[in-house]
Amino acid sequence: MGAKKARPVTLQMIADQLGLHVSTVSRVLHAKPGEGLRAASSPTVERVRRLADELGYQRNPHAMSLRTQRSNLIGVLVPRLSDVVLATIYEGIEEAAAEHGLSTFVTNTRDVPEVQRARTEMVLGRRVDGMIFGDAHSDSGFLDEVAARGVPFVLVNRRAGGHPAVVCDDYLGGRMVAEHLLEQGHRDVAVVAGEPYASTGVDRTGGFADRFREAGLPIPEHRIVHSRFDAQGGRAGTERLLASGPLPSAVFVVNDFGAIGTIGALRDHGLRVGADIAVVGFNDTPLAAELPVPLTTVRSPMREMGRRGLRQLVRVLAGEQGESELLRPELIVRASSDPARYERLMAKVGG
Amino acid sequence: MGAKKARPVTLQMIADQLGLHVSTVSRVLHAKPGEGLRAASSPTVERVRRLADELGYQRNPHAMSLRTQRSNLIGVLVPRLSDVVLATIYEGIEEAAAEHGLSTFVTNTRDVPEVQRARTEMVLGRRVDGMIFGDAHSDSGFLDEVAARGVPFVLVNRRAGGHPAVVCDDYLGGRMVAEHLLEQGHRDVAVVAGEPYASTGVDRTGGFADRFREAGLPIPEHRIVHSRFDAQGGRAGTERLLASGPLPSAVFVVNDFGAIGTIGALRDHGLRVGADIAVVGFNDTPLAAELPVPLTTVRSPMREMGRRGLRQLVRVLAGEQGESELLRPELIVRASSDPARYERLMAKVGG
DNA sequence: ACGTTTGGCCCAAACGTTTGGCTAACCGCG
DNA sequence: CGCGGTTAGCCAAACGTTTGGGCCAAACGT
Repeated sequence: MGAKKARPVTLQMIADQLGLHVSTVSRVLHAKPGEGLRAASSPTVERVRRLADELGYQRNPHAMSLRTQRSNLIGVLVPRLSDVVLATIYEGIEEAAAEHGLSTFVTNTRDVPEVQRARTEMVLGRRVDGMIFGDAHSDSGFLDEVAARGVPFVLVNRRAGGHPAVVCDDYLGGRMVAEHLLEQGHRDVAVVAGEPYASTGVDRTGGFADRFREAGLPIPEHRIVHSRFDAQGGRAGTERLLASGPLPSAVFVVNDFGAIGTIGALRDHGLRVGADIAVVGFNDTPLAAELPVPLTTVRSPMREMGRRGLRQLVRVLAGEQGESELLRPELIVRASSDPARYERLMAKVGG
Repeated sequence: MGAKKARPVTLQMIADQLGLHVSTVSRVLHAKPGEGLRAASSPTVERVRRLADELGYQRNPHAMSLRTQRSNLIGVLVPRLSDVVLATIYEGIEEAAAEHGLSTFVTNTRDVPEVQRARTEMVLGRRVDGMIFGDAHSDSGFLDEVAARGVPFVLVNRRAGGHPAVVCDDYLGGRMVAEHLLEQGHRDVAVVAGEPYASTGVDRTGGFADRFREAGLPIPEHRIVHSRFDAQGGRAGTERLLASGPLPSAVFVVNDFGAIGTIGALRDHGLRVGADIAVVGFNDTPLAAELPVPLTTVRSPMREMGRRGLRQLVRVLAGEQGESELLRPELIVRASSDPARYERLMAKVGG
């Protein structure tokens, strides 16, 4: 019962049906405006076009890729798609790719170097035209190798080793947070700084620390701890922080998810976030605003980062130089670091 | 400077270098155990193998797909990858696909029917071998069409119209939540039920409502509201709930992110979640446990769902019947719906 | 000694496009 | 009438695999 596997229409079929040569049909259907004008008379063009979409012709991408050595495919590597930051960046990539007639191909590397290598080979084996790495480690040896092999690629999210990268201005973001906390009168602060191999956390921490140093309040070693970029990581980092000395008056967690873990840990220690201690995150994840005590954070243009990353890759594929871009972050102040807002919140809640 | 685009190694090159015919090399390298035995003598096999990986031969997938009419590609459609539930399911799919030598191709449809159609065509245009839909609408007209065209596919996450689907037993999950709330003595409850076209929300609500009906406490119309599957949606839904009558003693939100919105809304109304009102979510997202008041929720095996979905698709591709699977959910009770735990939490926090 | 198997390999035709070259008809023009 | 220039299209060779048949020589059976 029912229509089964009708073999897809080919140029050949169209050509035969119209008494034309397959090459003529090909030019009519696919030649770009610049060159295809001399392909056929306009009535012929019309006949071809009509029949093609009557039969629902779809160009066979494998044949095309084989012939042209171009797949219109691009490979994307991310640490994990279940991290909403990366997922959102990828949405931007995919969106822009579709606009350029490209398809994308994404895969998780969990930030494990061997997996990064393996997946890169796998993706390259699929003969992609170029790659986008969202999981660069600042020790960029691997990327240098890839570049040496002549593979066109750009980085997003994290920068590394001078390769073209589209990232948020994380350093500036860190400074903004510092500025804000200084204004609020904080003098003794701590940082949950994320993974040491990721430029995001490092740069955010760097900007933050620099600003405090400039204010004459250098942040001591033990006030900066590294951690994973998720809630468990934030919690663990915060525990270490709390174990290692007196209470700081504010904590900057370089990532919203980490911040959630931090908040949990602080509460476990009987501290009220927003009142007893300030917390600031990074990325302005959709949840930040919805937390019981809304989280002050830095909005980074994630989706836009993806879009621009793809644009840069397209440039590279066209033979131009890829350029790095720094996207502007924006500080979003909420109750978790602003006593005034916190008071208003509590008044409203009546609690 | 540096090595540029060395044209990739082909079977031909290997054959020439060894004085063999390309077909021989092909069989040596790719024939599956059953049939390739008579392809070449074992010394030849050895020579071929050695040279192949010395030169770093990689089979050209386009040529192969063209010839065999099989791409080893599968297309995946999801509402949005930035929803951690779908992202996690996709991780499972990708993981399993890699194990089967398949590559996946994922794209966002935002649950918009026209986009679903367009993306499906696009994916099919890429000549995938099969598809996985994570965004099925219960009005399954579109999927019926796709099926009629003979496209092999399976559903994950949501079921629809009797097509093979691997989903969580959402109905059972709903019942479990009801059971739990009944035990806790709740008599007047409400549901934030998600989008009406998604089987997930519908089934969860169904199981929940049925259990309450069986307990002689049917849930009135106005206690069930629909909403988007995110924090904003949960918040909006909850506002409507609160506006439409007296306070229920518990709210079941069919999705953790929605629950976060709900929690926000309740707090805005001066209610303490866990004390004044119980809240239960669904999915056991990583955040649920980290919330200030940890969220009772139902753990659904998201990654496993992806893995099994892919397995089913593989079966379908092999010509067998695709089977639907119902995965077992698990109730995770936390402080948001359990006064005892809530007390312990508050005692510890000292708040 | 003579058919028959079988091991080891080669041949060639696909798969569906793209693209540089070619041809043949036609036009206008001097 | 011959010539250059279009116009409208055909031809054929790729791209890198896979796969059903061959073919030849050596081994085997009787």
